[in-house]
Amino acid sequence: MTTRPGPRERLLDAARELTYSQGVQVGVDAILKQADVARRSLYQHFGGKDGLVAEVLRSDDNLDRYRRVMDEAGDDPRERVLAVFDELDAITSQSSFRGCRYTAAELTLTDPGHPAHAEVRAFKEGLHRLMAAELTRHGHPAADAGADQLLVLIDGVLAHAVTRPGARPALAARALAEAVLAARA
Amino acid sequence: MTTRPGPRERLLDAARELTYSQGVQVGVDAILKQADVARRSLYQHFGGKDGLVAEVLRSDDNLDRYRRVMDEAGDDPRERVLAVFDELDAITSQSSFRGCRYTAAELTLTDPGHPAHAEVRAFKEGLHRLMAAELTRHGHPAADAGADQLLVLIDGVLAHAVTRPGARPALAARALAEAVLAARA
DNA sequence: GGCGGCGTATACCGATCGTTCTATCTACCT
DNA sequence: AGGTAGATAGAACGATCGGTATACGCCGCC
Repeated sequence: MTTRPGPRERLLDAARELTYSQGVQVGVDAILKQADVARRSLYQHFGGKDGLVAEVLRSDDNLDRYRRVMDEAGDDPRERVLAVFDELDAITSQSSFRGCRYTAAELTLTDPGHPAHAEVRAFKEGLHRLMAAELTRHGHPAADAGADQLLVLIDGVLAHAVTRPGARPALAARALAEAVLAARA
Repeated sequence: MTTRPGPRERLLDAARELTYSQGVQVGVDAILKQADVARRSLYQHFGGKDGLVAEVLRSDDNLDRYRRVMDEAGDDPRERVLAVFDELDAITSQSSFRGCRYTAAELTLTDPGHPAHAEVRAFKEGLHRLMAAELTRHGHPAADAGADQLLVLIDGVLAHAVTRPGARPALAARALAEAVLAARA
């Protein structure tokens, strides 16, 4: 039998799942119960709920997931970018889809001093770099502005899918992504 | 001197302001204090906090605001649609901008039974009709799908502007809105 | 002129929030 | 073997949550 992960990992897993399905405002008790971890361990490892929430965002493999999707799509930058929107269509069609974890955290945590905000920014920054690199390889004349457009599309899909269930916004966005890719020097 | 609005109006005004700046999770006490209203009046008029929050969303003049912006842009459907994104650029550039009220409510209130969800859907539905009508007047071959694209752009701008302050996503989206408008039969 | 409806003010309810504390137990290190 | 660090269990903290109850004042209406 495999050894059970330590309390730190169990806390992160439980928090990742519960803060997504129930929102970041989920109670500490619920996280502790699902992680089957002593109360003290949370404050030992993360200093408090805020630290745990921030670490959940920081340690998320969301960026890797984007990378993986693009790598599976082959070498052509155009196909790689469009594959992202195909994946978004699949994700937003799942019944368990509850929106973008980062956008939700940003909108819910109104305290500007919350450590989660820095992680949200870091993630979006990383995603922007990822897309800009792809556009550069594609020969886009303004990769930075193009990446801005792709990010607006991605955030738009993730936000819109929550409010209009049947709309398939990723398909709409995919067509616009093609317009982004059509820009040539 | 003008007569002071009744408790119902004062509650709505206070709730509208505080649920935006502090999020829907703002306490009832804070709303009561700002509205300068007795506790009982809230439950008398709205049945509870959930009812008040839902009524804030329902009574919002956000859709009228979109209409007004387009009307001020003249008669050409193309100019009217693009004016929306100019307005979005202005809105998201304000320091008081805290994101889209509806998206935030949808993401924060994870209880699917909350009455606010119906109001969010109604608003997005109305906005979709508004944009589809404009595209139809413009001669767009698939006004419905085009409106989906515009809504993704709008939601994307409002969501992205919160997480990347200096990005001016409305400008990026405006260029893509031109691509939507370029579709011809 | 009394009476009901509305608004105010405040006390209070149980529940839950995030956090701290005490105490006990276990595993590993030398 | 002894000791230390980390984990567990659980009580308890003060604060705040949404909601209810009680008591009082004001005003119009029959």
